[in-house]
Amino acid sequence: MPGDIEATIDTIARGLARGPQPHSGRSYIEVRNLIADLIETGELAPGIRLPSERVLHELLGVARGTLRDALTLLEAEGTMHRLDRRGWFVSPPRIRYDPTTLEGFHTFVAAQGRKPTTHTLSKRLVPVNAEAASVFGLDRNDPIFLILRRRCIDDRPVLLEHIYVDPQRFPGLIEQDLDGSLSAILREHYRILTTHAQVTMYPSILTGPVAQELNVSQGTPSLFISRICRSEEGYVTEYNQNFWHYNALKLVMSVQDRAR
Amino acid sequence: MPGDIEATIDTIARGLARGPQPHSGRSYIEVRNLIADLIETGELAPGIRLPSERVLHELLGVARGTLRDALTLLEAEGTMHRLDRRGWFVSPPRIRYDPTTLEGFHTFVAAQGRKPTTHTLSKRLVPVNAEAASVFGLDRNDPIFLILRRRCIDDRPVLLEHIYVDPQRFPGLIEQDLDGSLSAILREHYRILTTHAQVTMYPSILTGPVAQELNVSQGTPSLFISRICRSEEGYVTEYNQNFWHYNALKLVMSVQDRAR
DNA sequence: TAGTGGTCTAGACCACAGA
DNA sequence: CTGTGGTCTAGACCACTAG
Repeated sequence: MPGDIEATIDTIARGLARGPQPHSGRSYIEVRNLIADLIETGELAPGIRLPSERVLHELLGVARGTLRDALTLLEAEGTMHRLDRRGWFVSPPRIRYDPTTLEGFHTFVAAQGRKPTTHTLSKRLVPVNAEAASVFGLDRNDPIFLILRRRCIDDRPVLLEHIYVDPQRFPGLIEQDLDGSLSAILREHYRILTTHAQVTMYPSILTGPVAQELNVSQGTPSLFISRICRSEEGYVTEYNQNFWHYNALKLVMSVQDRAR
Repeated sequence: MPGDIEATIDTIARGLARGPQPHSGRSYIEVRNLIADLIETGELAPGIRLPSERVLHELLGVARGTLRDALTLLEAEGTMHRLDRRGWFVSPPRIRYDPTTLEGFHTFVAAQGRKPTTHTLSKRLVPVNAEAASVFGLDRNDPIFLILRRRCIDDRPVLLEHIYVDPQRFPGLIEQDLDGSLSAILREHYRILTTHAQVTMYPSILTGPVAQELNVSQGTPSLFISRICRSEEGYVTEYNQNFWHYNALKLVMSVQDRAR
């Protein structure tokens, strides 16, 4: 799509010509407001890549550092994201996710008219680390299956999963094709259902290999969600750690007063 | 507590003397690792204020900007926070919060051995905005109660609340003392129970007046939680928007498979 | 190989907090 | 008033992506 960047430059120049926003003093805030306005009005649509930082900072008349401050702010708000060394992009709307269901990734993404894909990065038998050992009640260094998967929405990597499964309970699991629903495999191959789970969530950042696999820069904000899944009998079926590219996600749930 | 800062400088100098961490190339990452290590080992305890950026960057031999990159990373991870123009502080452990209960702030904070406090910043009758109007099924600009509260854990402001309540249902509400549990007031004064709620959560940033009321800088990462609370009969009892200083919080919940 | 974002430096001034 | 963090500039080099 040649010319795309030129069109984007024009759009931004036009926004600039409309004059300063109901001003707000600091310059990186003004830059943020300019871009945020263009996104709100739809002049910059989701998926669009911005011109390079060097082109932009000159166009806007601010130092490159100031421009980056503005972009980082938009990233933290969830309206822009970047692909490592590949540029800044306008983010699509957040996907809604209800953590109180045990519904799978493919199900809820597809239900919102988006395209889910999964790619298994590795599946191996490894010595269990301290954390997973305590979850499963294993001894340190006992063997355990570790599965790494990357999941995309509309072909954008948004989620990296670390899944631990006890090989005693599910022998031969990693010989299966794991690009689909894991719980479907546990159900159909092993006749085991996950009936409840303990979920923990908090915002953090992406670092090292996780950031790399998602094509994002060190320090990209993220939402960490871990899930200890259990069978009806109460043993752990899987221990799941999800690193979400955080502006991809919005959590929605309904709750009932338990006292009633 | 004079001398505190000197002690902290010593601690950091000592950490520095232990030599570079299992290296990681970039300098702001090294600085991050140094400070993160001192926090993990307990040499820098929660609540401690770091020396000024100018002292630190000289001590560490990096530019001030690089130091700030490291501190910003630690902030995004949730291990440090800052008070606007007052310095950088080691954060206490995150408080656990179960969004699937309708349990109040005071209850769950106290249950974890921390000290909760609430301060009502304002309570007024205002014309309803578009968003709240649609939640309550009111016409635009109908009058509605808007209550602003700031809540602290161990005297640190961590949460700003915007609460909307329909004055038709709860006449005279803002004449009450609102520093305690709102749901207790609705229950005891009006005999109305909140029995269920629709909860939405996503990470974002703090800006403008919200950031100011929490003594944090523009762009501080946050967790936004909104709650539409309903009575048994199904009408909205309160519409609650919570802006959490995000590294204060960790969400924990258990879920059951609904299909069962 | 050219151009990108990522990192880093060494300055400067301002607004505000706290004594 | 002094010192703090907050903001901003104008450079530079590196590691990597994309052609």
